[in-house]
Amino acid sequence: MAGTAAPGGLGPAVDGAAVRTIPEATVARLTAYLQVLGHVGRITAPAGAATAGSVLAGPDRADEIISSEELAALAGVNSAKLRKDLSYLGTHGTRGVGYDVATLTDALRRALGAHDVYPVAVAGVGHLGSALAGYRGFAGRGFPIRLLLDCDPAKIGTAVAGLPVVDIREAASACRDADVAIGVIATPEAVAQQVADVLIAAGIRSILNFAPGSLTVPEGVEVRRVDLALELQLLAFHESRRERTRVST
Amino acid sequence: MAGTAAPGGLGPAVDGAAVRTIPEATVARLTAYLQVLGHVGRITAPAGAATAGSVLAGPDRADEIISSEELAALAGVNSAKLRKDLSYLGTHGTRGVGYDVATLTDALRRALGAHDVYPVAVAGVGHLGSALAGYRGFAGRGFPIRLLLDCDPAKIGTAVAGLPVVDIREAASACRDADVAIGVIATPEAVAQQVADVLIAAGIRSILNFAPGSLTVPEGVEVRRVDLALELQLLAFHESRRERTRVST
DNA sequence: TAGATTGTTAATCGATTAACAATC
DNA sequence: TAGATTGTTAATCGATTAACAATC
Repeated sequence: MAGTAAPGGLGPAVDGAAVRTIPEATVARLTAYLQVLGHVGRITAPAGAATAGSVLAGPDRADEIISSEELAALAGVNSAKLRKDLSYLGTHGTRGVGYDVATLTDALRRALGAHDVYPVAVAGVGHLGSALAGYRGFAGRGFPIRLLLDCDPAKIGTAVAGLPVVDIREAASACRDADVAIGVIATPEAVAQQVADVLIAAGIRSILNFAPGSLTVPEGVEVRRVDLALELQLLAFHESRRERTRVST
Repeated sequence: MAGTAAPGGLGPAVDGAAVRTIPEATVARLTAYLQVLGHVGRITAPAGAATAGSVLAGPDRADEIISSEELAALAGVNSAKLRKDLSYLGTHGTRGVGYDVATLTDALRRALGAHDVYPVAVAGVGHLGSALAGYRGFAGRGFPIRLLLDCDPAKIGTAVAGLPVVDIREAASACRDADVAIGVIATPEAVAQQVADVLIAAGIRSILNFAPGSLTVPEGVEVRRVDLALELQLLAFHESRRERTRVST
């Protein structure tokens, strides 16, 4: 709420840095573009996208160019939307030519903060927490899981997937020591709010919540929720609508 | 795309059944209302919401009434939005009074197809797949996990969380036998598309995809994607923006 | 009847898309 | 210069919200 820029207006370009108000939906798509660009860089012309002159040229990544039309197709969006999205980052393409893959990749990384590392703490070492702990691949993307938190004496002190399980009552010091930036809540619903309070007290301002129900957090704390039951329910809705449509026809 | 009703128009009220075009965002909120109503039913007046005369009346659920204002507050949305959302289901409230909790709950369940059971198959018995298999609580909501699918000979034939791991090459018959309605993809990105193709060939039309990257599916197949890396990246974006804002001030 | 609250219309807001001038 | 493609403006679309007539 606080400090929201005027509707439609891009925030002031402070100091040249891209501190603008980028719509949430746009940010989500920007990360998708970044992912797609990664694939483009690796294999030249991956799926049907004919890049001129690259058939025999080898991996000449330095001056590889992609048009908004091509990139949009790969990401599955409208090219106008893609150009609009990229325009929030400033000007990074060349009219009449397209976007330099390396330059654009870097601009996206910079804008999204993907150059930096954001250590993660996972609270709740149950099925899901353990699965997250064992999941390779987050670390490579800048999200190393550094810490597991739980309140179960039987788990505290043990190691899960090579990570120490720390008493959640020591969250503050442990998070400070591990320089944790993001907290993941993988506990039962009943304790999710308490755990959130603890994480916030430990200085964490970004939370990914897998527990059902919504969390109450102070302003300035960002919460994203992943609700598996909700996703299933949305699929169920479509199933049931299909069913009803079929029957009534 | 096919069969989309005119913008703004509610689809024809076929046969009295609620076969209307409900916006996706509305459907998501309807499930949230249903969840919140569940809590209201269990404990009368849970958190600060003073329900008249219920202090000593006991659990007289039969004629419990809730206003759009109250329910909206509990669900964390605007009351106008709530009424608009509910209006897609038809008329279920009483002007000047409010909504009967039991009636509204039932209407929501009916509209969302939450009365029915949607058996689930999980493809990919890695960390995440095993965690899902071991997760109690889906079954109670109408989503029993009936089947695990994998292609690893070391896993096929074993049981994980009491569920048999079946060769994915037998997906078609296994899904038919278990009456699977929803397929969950918890495999690495590299094989996600192949697995989706197999599930679709097995007759599954609703897919929850945990693998990064987007799936190509025929029309009529509904895919929802849960991208943990994306969620972390969105949190990272906010972290980095905070950082930059702080530095530049 | 007077008070209250729904269901719905109309106004607002924001996001998507089409179109095109700028410009490589 | 002619052709191509960006960056941006204006038009469209859909979703949110405010306001109020209907009505219990």
